[in-house]
Amino acid sequence: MNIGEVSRRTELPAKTVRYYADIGLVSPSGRSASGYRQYDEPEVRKLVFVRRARAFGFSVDECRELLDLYEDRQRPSREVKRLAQLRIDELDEKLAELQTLRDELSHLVSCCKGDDRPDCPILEGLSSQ
Amino acid sequence: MNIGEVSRRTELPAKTVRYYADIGLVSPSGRSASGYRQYDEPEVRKLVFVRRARAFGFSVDECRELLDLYEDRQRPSREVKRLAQLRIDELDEKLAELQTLRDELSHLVSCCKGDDRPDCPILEGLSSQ
DNA sequence: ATAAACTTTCCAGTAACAGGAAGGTCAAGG
DNA sequence: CCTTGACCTTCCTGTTACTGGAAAGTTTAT
Repeated sequence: MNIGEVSRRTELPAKTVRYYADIGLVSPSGRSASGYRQYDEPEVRKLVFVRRARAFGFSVDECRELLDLYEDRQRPSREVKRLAQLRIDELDEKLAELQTLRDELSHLVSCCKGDDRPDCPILEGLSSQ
Repeated sequence: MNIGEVSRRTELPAKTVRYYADIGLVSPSGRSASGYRQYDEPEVRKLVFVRRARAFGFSVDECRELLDLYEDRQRPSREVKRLAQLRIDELDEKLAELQTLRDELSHLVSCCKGDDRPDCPILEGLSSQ
């Protein structure tokens, strides 16, 4: 399978598939006589796996780890659960942080008349306190 | 004022102050005979303003825009409010997205026993559907 | 034979800095 | 006067995860 077909099937840009090959995340099964990357089913499955994991916010390095676990038919599910729980904790932290930001900014916005006048509590809020 | 003093007063790393000077966000008021960057009060205020705006998630380019408004004593507060509202909308989108991710991942985690066995709903959830 | 579609490698750019090297400057102490 | 240490300079590289584009080779279809 050439990279274009892989791209269509995994819904990943060919550029990205090439990039994943470069960094050794998912390597092609081989090369054609003329140097074209050749992929088979297992690679397609791994690429889809990576795309999904990335969409869940796992970093490429975390994907590498997950991929190793995915490949290892003997691994205890505990390890996977641990990684996933770490991700959730990170997400919770990020969510709390963004929520605070949102509320503070929203408060500033609600204090601002938003008219032709120059006085603006938003700018004041950003420059003082 | 030398850059070290500015760094202490703005709570920004000297590296960052230098960077902001390089990209023309906040330039020093001048240079000493020996080439040291010299800053005065207005620059310190602008740098603090930028630090706060960055902490609110405004990009450096948005900070540039806000700084222009901050500088312009005549600007209508409407424009500032518009920018801030845009930021809030972005934050809301991001929050919703992260919340969805968190819930889906959390669902997968709750389905996984997390023991010594290899079967793991998390990996299955990531590779299929 | 040629054109279109596909592929290759390589280089640069993104955002917002951080780390570090090599070297100049300044104030204080001996 | 000299040295030490703190401070400053510029320049270069690396970070994350790609994306865009150029120049050139390959394959397929007409």
